[in-house]
Amino acid sequence: MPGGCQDETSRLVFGYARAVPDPNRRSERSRAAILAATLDLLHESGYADLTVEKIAARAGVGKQTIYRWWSGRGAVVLDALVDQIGPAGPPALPDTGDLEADLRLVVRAIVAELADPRLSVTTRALTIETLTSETFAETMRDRLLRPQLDTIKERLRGRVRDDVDLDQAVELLIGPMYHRWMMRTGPLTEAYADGIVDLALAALRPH
Amino acid sequence: MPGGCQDETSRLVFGYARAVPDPNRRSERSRAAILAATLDLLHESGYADLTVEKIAARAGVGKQTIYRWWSGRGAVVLDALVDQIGPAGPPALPDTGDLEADLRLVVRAIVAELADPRLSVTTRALTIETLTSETFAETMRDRLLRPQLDTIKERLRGRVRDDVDLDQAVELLIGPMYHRWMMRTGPLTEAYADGIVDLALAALRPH
Amino acid sequence: MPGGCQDETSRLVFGYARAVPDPNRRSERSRAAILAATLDLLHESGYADLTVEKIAARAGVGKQTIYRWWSGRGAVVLDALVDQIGPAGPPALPDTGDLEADLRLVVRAIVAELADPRLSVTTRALTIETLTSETFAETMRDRLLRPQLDTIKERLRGRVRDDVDLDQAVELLIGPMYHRWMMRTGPLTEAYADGIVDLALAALRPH
Amino acid sequence: MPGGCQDETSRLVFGYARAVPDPNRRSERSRAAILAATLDLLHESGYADLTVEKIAARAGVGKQTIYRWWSGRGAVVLDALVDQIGPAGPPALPDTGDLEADLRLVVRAIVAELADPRLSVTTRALTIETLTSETFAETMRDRLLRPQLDTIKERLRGRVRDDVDLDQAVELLIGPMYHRWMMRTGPLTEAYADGIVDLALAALRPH
DNA sequence: TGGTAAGCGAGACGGTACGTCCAGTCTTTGT
DNA sequence: ACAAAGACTGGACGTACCGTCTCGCTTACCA
Repeated sequence: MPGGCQDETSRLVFGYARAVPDPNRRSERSRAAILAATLDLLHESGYADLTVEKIAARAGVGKQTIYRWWSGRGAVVLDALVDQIGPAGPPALPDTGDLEADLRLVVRAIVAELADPRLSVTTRALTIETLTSETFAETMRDRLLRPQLDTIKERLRGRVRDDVDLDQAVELLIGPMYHRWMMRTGPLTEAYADGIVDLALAALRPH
Repeated sequence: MPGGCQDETSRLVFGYARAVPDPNRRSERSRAAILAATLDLLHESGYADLTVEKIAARAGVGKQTIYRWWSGRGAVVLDALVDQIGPAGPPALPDTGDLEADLRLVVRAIVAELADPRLSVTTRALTIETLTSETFAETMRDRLLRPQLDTIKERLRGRVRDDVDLDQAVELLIGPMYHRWMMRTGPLTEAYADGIVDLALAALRPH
Repeated sequence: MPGGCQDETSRLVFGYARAVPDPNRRSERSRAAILAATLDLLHESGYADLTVEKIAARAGVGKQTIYRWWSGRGAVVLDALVDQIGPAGPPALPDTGDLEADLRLVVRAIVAELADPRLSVTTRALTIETLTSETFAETMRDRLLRPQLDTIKERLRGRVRDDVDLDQAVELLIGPMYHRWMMRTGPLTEAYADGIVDLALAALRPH
Repeated sequence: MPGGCQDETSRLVFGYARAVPDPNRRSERSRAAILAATLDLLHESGYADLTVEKIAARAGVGKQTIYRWWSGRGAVVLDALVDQIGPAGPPALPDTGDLEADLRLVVRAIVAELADPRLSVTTRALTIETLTSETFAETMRDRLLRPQLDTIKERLRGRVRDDVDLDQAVELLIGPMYHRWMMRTGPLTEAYADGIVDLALAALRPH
């Protein structure tokens, strides 16, 4: 970025310069311990019992170190999840040319994750936080959800009836699963996943 | 109930007495004040700021009166909502014979409710509680959600492809809306509602 | 007190009525446990290590119960001391007719108390608090110090040169001891106590 | 010091190295800034609000620079005071030959200092620290108090009844003032100072 | 119709967690 | 090697609520 020197230490030129901690001095050891402790506690006793104080104690860290880098437990859980799935993001959606087979794969994967209490506990936590805080909802949506939805959206592009809105199409696929998961209105099985794919494709397929 | 003498006020089981409050003596005045205060506070500052203590103070009621009749703030919000929409339940789904028109009506109504911050704040609260407590989730599902879904389910029965599972069909209609609402992935408008109905019917209609 | 009805629950008629806890409902058990724990901790590790949190933990009491009835650790220590010496106040100064003998008695008693680390730790704590907080200083002075000084003052009245200010006379007797105690400028012994009495009487005695 | 080579920067004793900072390399600029900031803050908001962190921030200095050269805020205040009154120590007690006049001068000066909130705030801080820490008390006594008391002591030597202990004599003069100042038992005025001198001399004067 | 027992308001209680501040140590980056 | 800067662990602060409890008061039911 030639000529575009961005001063890292004070980003606000106008307005009040909130003292922002220097990320270069951040302790990687503490960061990792906090995220690990968070996942541990989440698996042991769920989000309702997860407190900043317990995270700090389990991680062997001062509370301030958490508050220095995160705004609250929700933000920590989000980072813990992002850290867990790795910087590469979610596994890429394969493109075999067979749309139905590909979708079956992703939908099954999502259903499996939601059905597994150990895996879905983070999703549950993040959903609660999303419903609680508007600003968190936006972070969550942009950092985690949008990329995932966009992948599916691109896969659908050009292969569905050209009068459908792709965002609606993706939600047609995704929404029912999350609804069933949250509301516990029925079992989350592979058969269910396949049923959703069938229905969605019936709605979306050209002809 | 011949032979089965069930004392309402104290169920003695093997010597342990769990005192159950007598609903006949319940103060209707307090009940109403609590539910009204709950909705007020919910509208003023949201579920995260809603506490049993504030409800009691606003309602001019002792905390114990709340804990006597409800298990926590979630249960109070649920009752407040039920009380608000009236004992008759949600407005009956009309049956004009035109399935598409009828569905358009319900779906539009739901979208409108979710889009209105004043109305959706209770739904938001109940969803959070649903994600937090398994037992609450079941109460919520059975008392509030199931009747609503069943209404739609019955309307669909016999008018859709006979190889589709009706529960899945209902969720195909409902799930996308809730997903968009929770995750703030797009606008909740009438056009969106109609789009969902179109897609769902394309998936479900015979042929 | 005829006609002078004093409402106990709200003492402020003008200005803001600070919610004052109801002393009738106060738990005597907790009060006693707090004061005992305070003295214990004070003897174990001194005032610098005394924290409200530790008092609460040791007393098996919530922190709020301390903050409800006291303004801070200083106030608790003051009450602990008052509670310890009993509602009767300090032991009455005997009046044998022999001024010198009587004074020798009190001054020796005070010196002995200051010389004993176990007894003087409370005095030390209260003195620190007195130097720290102006309002505490006034409470301390009026509740604890003034009565003690006045006792001596009354004993001196009429028996000393009639041109001396009695307040100064008392301080002439008391001040040197406290100075030596605080500043550790010399030993606090009976001989010292007697020396002080001799000097003071030499200054005060008629002729 | 033949044979006793003492390395100033690191005293190695049986393998344990306790790094001692080299006073030659000490930054005079930082030292002065720290002492000035300390007095500023003390005057602004008192000793209870004085923290090492605030001193460092105000002085534009790292916290470590304070901890390197002082043991805590008490030691800094002590140095600040010593620095303020200058290396020459307190103004010398004049010797006019008239003992009463000379004493009146010192006692009035001390009373004036204690009565002035701006001046006495440091004395207050040092007294608190003296009561808090035994080792500080000794430093304080030897560095600040003893010289002052000894000056008076020497002035009294040979001019008072020869059966009185001079240390007690000095404290008879000094103690009452400090007591009144700390306990706020009365006004600190010139008249009071003179009264103390009168009483003390009545006790001490030969015959 | 007076006694008893419930619900009620009020709010103190033992606790847990909050988010902030500071102590005192450690580490990084100049200079 | 000292200094500035400031992140770190740890601990206490004073506050807010939790869910339980106890206190008088009012109110309904029963004897």
